[in-house]
Amino acid sequence: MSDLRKRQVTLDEVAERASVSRSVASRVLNNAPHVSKAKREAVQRAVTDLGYVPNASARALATQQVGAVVLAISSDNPLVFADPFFAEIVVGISSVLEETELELVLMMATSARGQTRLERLLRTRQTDGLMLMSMHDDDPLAQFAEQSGVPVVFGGRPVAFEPRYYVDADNRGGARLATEHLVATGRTRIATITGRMDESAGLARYKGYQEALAVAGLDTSRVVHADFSEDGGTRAMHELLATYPDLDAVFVASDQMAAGALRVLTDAGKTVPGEVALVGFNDVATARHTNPPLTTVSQPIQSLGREMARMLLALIAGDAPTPLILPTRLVRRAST
Amino acid sequence: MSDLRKRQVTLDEVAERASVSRSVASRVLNNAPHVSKAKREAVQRAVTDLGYVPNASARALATQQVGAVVLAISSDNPLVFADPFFAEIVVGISSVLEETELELVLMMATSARGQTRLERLLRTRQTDGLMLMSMHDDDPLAQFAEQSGVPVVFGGRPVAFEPRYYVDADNRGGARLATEHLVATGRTRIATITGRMDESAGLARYKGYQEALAVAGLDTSRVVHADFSEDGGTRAMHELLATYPDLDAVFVASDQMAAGALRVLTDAGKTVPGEVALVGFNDVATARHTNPPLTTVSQPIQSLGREMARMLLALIAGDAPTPLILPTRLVRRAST
DNA sequence: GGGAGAACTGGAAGCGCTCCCAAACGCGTG
DNA sequence: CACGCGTTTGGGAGCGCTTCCAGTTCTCCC
Repeated sequence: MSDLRKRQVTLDEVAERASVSRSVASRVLNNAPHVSKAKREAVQRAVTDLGYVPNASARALATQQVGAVVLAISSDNPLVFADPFFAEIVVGISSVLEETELELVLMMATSARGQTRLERLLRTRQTDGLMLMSMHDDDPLAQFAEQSGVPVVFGGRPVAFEPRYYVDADNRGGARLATEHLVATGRTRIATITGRMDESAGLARYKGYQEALAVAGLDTSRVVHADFSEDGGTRAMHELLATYPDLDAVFVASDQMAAGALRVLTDAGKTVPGEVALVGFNDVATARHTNPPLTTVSQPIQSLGREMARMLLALIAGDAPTPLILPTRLVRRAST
Repeated sequence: MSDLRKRQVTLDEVAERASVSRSVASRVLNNAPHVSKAKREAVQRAVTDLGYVPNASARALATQQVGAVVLAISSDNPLVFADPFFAEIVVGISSVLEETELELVLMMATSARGQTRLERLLRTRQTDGLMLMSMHDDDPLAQFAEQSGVPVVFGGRPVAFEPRYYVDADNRGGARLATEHLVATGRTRIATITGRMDESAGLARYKGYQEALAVAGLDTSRVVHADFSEDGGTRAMHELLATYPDLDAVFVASDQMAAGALRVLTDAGKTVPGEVALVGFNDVATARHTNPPLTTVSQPIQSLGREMARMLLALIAGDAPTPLILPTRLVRRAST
């Protein structure tokens, strides 16, 4: 039951010990000017002697700044966050926040309750900034956040409008890369399994696919829409096979879906990449372990998180950063 | 540049509009007793009319409660959090915190800076509670947290001491299950690739392996220690093969390592499960996509998060919950 | 109808910090 | 030596909320 409870050390005690006024002590702590060298040192000594640490709530109350930013995932599916993608985003964000005094609070605005909470947070500016990853189209939160007056940077772009500040991966470019690769290896009847069409990533990847085929003068009609999930990929591949039995390649908008599709192909007796070539997207761990390993498009997820955090810091500091689109690149493996 | 800035609505304004004193208004908000029905309703009306939301900092300052709990990952490796494992933990935690007014703040105590920060947080009790996942043996933070007087629940157990409150998966039981399964399928020269021996999970899984073989009267000497990573698994499997060429099964303490080991076996021309059977641990997505898919031990990761959060809430409420060990179970796939 | 006790009310004192502002101080100059 | 200017200093008023406490109003019963 040992317990370091002890009452908190306050600024007043520090001031007293250094025999200065509270104001002076405060100025030293925020290293503001107008303090003589002697007193500055006296205060610093008192601080270390007493082990003083400022009380965040009090400071927040006085300055009207919270000392925390939030990362919010807005989605209708409570499980999206279980995607390793977010874990990496968080690592990126943390790595830059670590250099500051800001805390990272996590909100999953996945239920109505969560949405309300986030909304309230913005309305009452109980956060210094927001990083928002909005995972579906008609998300009212996205608009609301953009206009709340709180610094907001988007991770990925909502489809409904173009936010002022965002960082996104070059989904369209990546998809084009992948599809061009398929074309370059001699495929001509190239299908696609898309992600959700109410997410900008899904849309952009679909566009990239279309562009690449248009340039090559190939048919873009072999399309089935799915939802990024493995099961979705499975279903879509069945449908594709039934509708376009002649296809010789598939660009799949996520590795999870590709894993599902791959199983369907194998079960159907198609050889990969012999009869059908397959490209995924994201380059998650799974992509390396399928049989054959997946050729896929890799995006710099940690950088994405890092840049979001940097952009937010800039915003908070009063700058006006420009949106950022991070490059994606093709990772060749054995499925093509 | 639209901006909902507006000054914040304060309790005083609510009180005035409801023509009561601030005290009464405050009592209504915290639904404390000693308020007449009429005034209670008047206040509530004023609150909704004005769209009042209490200021968290002010409340925190007055009550000495922060309204936030932190999840900290203490490790010497900044990348551990990229493990999907944590993403799921977070989902579990969020799902129960969502029912409360508490926020979840995330800290990666991975650098010295992060450690200090966490320490300071505890020392000055700027959090209402802590969930700590300590990922290595000699972590001074674990001890410090345990004695800080702040409610702390551990996720997994440190090896150095038994904390008062923790929730852990039954690693030993799971390992025993896995090994017994190998025995039951007729294997007799069963090796193991362990995790880190300075993590309790690694240790417990090793113990489970030993127990099962001891009961079966089999040899427990075919052991190589590794570090949970895929590369580690690769190296370990090479060593195992060189040292004990006669082995007919391997219990591998993580799926990542198992994936690495599997590749080595296949490359060495060993058939799986024909010549060598393989069992992993964790049941991550990868396990389903290897070739053959991995038999593995599944732990209820989201529940783990959920129970950690529940336990912490109980602790904060002043209860004394009992530690929890969650069951693990064997998932049979084609690698055995 | 009077009185005791319970229920309600609002004033005021904080919680620990920031920051404005008036007062005090030091110093160079005429 | 007095004066003026630029620095440094500390008093004090908040930031918005909770909570103690003393005073007031209601109830209910004899």
